[in-house]
Amino acid sequence: MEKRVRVRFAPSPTGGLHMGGVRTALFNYLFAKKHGGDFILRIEDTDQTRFVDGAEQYIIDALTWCGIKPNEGVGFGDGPYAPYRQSERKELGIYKKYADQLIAGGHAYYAFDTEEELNAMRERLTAAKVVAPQYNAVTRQNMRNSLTLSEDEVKRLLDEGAPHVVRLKVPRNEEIRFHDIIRGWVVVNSTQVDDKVLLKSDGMPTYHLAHIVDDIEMKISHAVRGEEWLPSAPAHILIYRYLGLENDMPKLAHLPLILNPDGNGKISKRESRFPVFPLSWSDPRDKSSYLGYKEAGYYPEAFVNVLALLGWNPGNNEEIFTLEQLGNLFEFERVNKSGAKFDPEKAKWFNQQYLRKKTDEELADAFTPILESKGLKKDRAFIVEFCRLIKEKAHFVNEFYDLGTYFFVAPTGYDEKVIAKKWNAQSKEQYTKLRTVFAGISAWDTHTLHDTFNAAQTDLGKLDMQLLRVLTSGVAGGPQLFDMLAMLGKDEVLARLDAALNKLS
RNA sequence: GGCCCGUUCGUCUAGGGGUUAGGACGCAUCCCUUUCACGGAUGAAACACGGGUUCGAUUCCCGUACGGGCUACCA
Repeated sequence: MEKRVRVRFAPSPTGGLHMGGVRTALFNYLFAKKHGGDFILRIEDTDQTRFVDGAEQYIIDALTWCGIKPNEGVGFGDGPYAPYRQSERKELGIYKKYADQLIAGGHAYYAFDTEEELNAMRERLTAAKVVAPQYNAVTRQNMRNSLTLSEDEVKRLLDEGAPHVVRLKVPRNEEIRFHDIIRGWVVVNSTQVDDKVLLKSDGMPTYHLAHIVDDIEMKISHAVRGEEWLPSAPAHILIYRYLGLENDMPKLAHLPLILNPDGNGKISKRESRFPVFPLSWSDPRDKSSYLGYKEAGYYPEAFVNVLALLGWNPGNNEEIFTLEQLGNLFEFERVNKSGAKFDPEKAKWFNQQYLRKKTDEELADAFTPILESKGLKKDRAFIVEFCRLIKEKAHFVNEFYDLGTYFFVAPTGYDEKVIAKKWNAQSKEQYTKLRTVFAGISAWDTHTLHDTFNAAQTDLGKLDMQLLRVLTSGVAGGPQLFDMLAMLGKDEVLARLDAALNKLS
């Protein structure tokens, strides 16, 4: 019988969760949805030196904003396997229990080496032209551990409380095979695997031990994580095996990485061309701060949609999906093996698609605070109409104001290219007359304006729409001209024409 | 350096032993439009290279190159 699908996202609270992490969370979430399983948030805070205040809450907030909600775990209501924070689980002694089991079985050992001794070992090996210095089956014979020290000495050191770690005893030369859902069979020789530290000298487990213990105890069915974990997977296989849990271990899936657009490595937070964090993040350690997708104006639906299509595709040509649709479609079979460069331009396009789905009322709700922050006020109908006109040109609501400033503030300058090209000796007289014609209009609406404009040309000669646009808005582009003039109102348009005609000669 | 993973238009990708190698973003052109945009149409643009296997390889295998990851008492 197939195990119930239970997957987890297990970040460490060492900083803001970036988009790569969110994507990993998303794929876990979607897989759980697809199979009616559980999605768990576990906090892997075993490194006390890297703990960052606020990071855990950030992770919770970021997932919440994205709509990627765990149904079990830290911040989302603990489930039957609480606690979900490894630092708390450590207090329960569960990691030590498994470590002791490994030691008892002869698959792990105590190591008393100091940092200096470890460095000396690495230097010695480097000097001896060893390409990859590591604590392994060969080098451990020259180190201070329970394999080289006498039993009495080890007991004495332990009783004294001498600082020590527990290391995995990796066999000398053994082929380790494992199956990855995305990559198929992977084979690694154990000589490539070092004697990983399982329990640190502060008593905390390392990731290697902790995630295995937790995945087993929490009945995780699939371990889905980034490709950066692939090289340590063989060590993990060994741990499961020595614990007698190889048949109970979760299936493995290593996701391709999200790469920088220019093709230089994993996406990094030091990137200025686009946000890398879902929400703005301020690092309390170095006071650096980063703009988030939310604050940059992205809709969470768009952000999630972008992420879903980075490394996965539905198998057809569709690209716009809700979270729910994704949850019905997602499969690891359709996840790529190769890393995907993130394309900020396409991300904007996705947001535009979602922007266009919004009603003018919704856009007005979002735009009103922006307008007010500029110290400007307009009535609701004006704002709704403005949104209707301007949205076709925008990717984000936060572009609305810059795109249509002239709806709120009279222009002070006039597009020089258009003026140079279209303003001539007759223009002043011609448009002064047009102003007079407009002044005589009683019904100030789009159709009347358009008809009046067309009719006026019989007497005034050929008029230019773009020139009229520049005279009234200052800029060369914008929404429907007569819609715009209608919105602005008769008094405002006449005043603007006066100002323009006065300024241009 | 070593080990692991990967490689289809600039980017995200579909496809897969015999195809005009499909779509999307971006770009260009045209149509619509006396403005602006949307929209529509069209176009330029890819199977990294070399060997095999095969009647036939972009597709399968092996090398090479290139890219990425890992190489901590970090995750």
